[in-house]
Amino acid sequence: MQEVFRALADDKRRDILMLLSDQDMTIGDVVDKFDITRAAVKKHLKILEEGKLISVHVRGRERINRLEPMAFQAATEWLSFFSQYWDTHLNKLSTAIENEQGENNDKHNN
Amino acid sequence: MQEVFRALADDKRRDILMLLSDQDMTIGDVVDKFDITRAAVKKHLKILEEGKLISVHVRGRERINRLEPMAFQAATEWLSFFSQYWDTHLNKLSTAIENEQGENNDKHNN
DNA sequence: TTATAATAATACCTTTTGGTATCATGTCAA
DNA sequence: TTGACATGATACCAAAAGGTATTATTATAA
Repeated sequence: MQEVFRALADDKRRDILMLLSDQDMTIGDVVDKFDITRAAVKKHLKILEEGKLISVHVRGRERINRLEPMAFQAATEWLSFFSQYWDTHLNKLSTAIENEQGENNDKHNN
Repeated sequence: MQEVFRALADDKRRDILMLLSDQDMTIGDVVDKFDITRAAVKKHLKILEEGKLISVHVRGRERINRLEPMAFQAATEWLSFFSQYWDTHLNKLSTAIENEQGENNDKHNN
């Protein structure tokens, strides 16, 4: 989990993920899209790999980097807790309103 | 966007968010839950605030930290691109299979 | 087989991060 | 008003992050 969010925490790495969503790429392909050195790109790809957001497939002397879309689910699920939280609190609010109305009705009935 | 993912990239900060999902808390409340100093907690809260994941409400000499669940949507939406990507590729795959079958049928018809 | 292309590995540098300790400020309550 | 409490603000430190440059490997193609 930590590795996933760490991998997502950098602008360039998120850009790389967008690139890879279009097509698999070698390190060289990725380097051409940025103004940083091959070594820097390599480090980013390593961090993405540690977060399992990409997989690497060696083909001869090339290294194909491929998106692993399923890995994003870990992050999505963690975040979904908070949208659920939001729903829950909306429900609490509407329940509170209903109870308030119920109490008022009771008062009327007394 | 960067600020949101940056805020989510630390274990303790994600823990703090979970705490705040249960109830609003002062800095002191949060400090009691961890083994780090008040100043360190303050820094984490500042980063969470910069990501707009929490809001701060001053009440006398206290500082109430409150979760802002809507802010999580920014991250969720970014991630949703990749689940969509996954769907798209599944569709491509099934379309390819259908086409393959179509071609086979043509061959049979010839 | 040998030069070259693609990548790996290492050392090094600067900035950011996560943390501490210390001192200053503002607010409540007696 | 004055002491204690909650927080704010600095200064400082070690480690991690993001980057460069340089030096190996390894694999392909002539």
